Amino acid sequence: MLDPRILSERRDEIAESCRVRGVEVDVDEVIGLYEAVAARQTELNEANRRRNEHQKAGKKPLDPEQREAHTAEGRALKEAVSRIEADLQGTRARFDTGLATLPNFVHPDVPEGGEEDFRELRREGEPRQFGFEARDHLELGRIGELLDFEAGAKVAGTKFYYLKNGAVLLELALQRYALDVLLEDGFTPYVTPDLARPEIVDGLGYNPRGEETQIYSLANADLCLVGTAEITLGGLYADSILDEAELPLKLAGISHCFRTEAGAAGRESKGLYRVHQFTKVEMFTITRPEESDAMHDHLLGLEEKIFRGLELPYRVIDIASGDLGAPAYRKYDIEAWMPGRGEGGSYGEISSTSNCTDYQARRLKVRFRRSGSKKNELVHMLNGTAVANSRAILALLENHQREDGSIAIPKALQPYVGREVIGAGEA
RNA sequence: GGAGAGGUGGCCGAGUGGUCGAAGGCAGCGGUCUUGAAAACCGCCAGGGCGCAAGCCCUCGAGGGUUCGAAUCCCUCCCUCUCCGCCA
Repeated sequence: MLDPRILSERRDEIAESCRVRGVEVDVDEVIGLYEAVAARQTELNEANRRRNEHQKAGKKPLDPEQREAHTAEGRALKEAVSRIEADLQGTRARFDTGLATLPNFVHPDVPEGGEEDFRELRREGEPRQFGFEARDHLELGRIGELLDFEAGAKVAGTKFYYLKNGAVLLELALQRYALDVLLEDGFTPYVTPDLARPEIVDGLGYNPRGEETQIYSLANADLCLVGTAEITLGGLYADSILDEAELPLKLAGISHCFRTEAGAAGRESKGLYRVHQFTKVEMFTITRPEESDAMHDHLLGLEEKIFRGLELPYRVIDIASGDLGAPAYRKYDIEAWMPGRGEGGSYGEISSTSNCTDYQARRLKVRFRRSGSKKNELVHMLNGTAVANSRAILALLENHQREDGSIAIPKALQPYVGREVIGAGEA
């Protein structure tokens, strides 16, 4: 969330951020609500002060008559306090709702526009020219006995799948490969819970409830299935004050990710591209405010290192304002070439990194103290995909397929897979 | 799941109705001493809100309740630990 105190001061900037994001919010209404909350808070403070004074007077011995009068007055003061409290609570609830609708600021270099208005920063690698009829990953998965969507549908429903044989080796290899890149960079590795409390989910800026939610909730416990380890890694430091010397914190989290994908069926999302469950190695970093832009570039660099090692052609795009999530100040996506996507192949998102500045930290209360300073400041939080297995597997199958339907494993991955080829003829 | 014990400041820990936003210790910061450091000694040091400031308000796991007055008593929930049960 934004800092309530800067709402009126930076009103125009916030309104502009909403505009370029295509978010319709009445900023002035939220500001008005904040002022109403502040006014009632002041009122409450005053009422509390009167009550405290009155209580101090009750400590000394009083004769029965005085005591009775004192008690009656105490009751009246108490009632006044609860009346104001109830009023404040109602106003604050409306303010909180309003505040939650305000998205983060937008980095000045972010291109303005919607999903199609991204800026392409660079391309790496050339889409491969196949000397044969290339197959998509569904067919490669079927003939190589690597993927089984029918079994997934039968047991868990549509958009679930089984990995089999070489795909299982690939799944495990990808995790370890990506993790090694991060370890070399000084990340601390974690395997996190796959479930989290709704408050934590909410704190990271994901709405755990409501029609549009991407988040699964359990029926018999107050828990959500996480959509990403960003949630569990972010929650790790909720409510804490860090030493400046500890920063930046670089965390690598392995978790399963669960997504309802409500309303996301259809085009361009066949097979492994859009599924309800996958495994992901996530990068999560906590920095001082002045370091977050540099860290953002650094995370992007790590993602590129990982995908270059997988020998996948890709492009890097700077996501346009209208396509940013509310917490994101800036977001880069890496799109890998997917030969089986669309007509004759297309680029598809395979990883993503966001700088969320202090937007998540404020709600989670993650602060740090500069050495020599008494004042606590909010940290900046960033996240990025090291490897999302479903899409990585998709891209590997389609890009590294051979004429017989088998899959060549890139050199960097071979030590982890323990094979040079998987799929057709290998199983 | 059952029984018991707990949750207090960055950390540890005292505090069972007003003298408590809270002893003491550790860590941290400033100083004395020292060529320098350590040790010793002195001082400062919870978080958040409002305010130019003085100062005021809130917070002792969370939420309710009792009371003129709650860290302290009662209720609900969450969490941790010990024992028992179950289990990979």
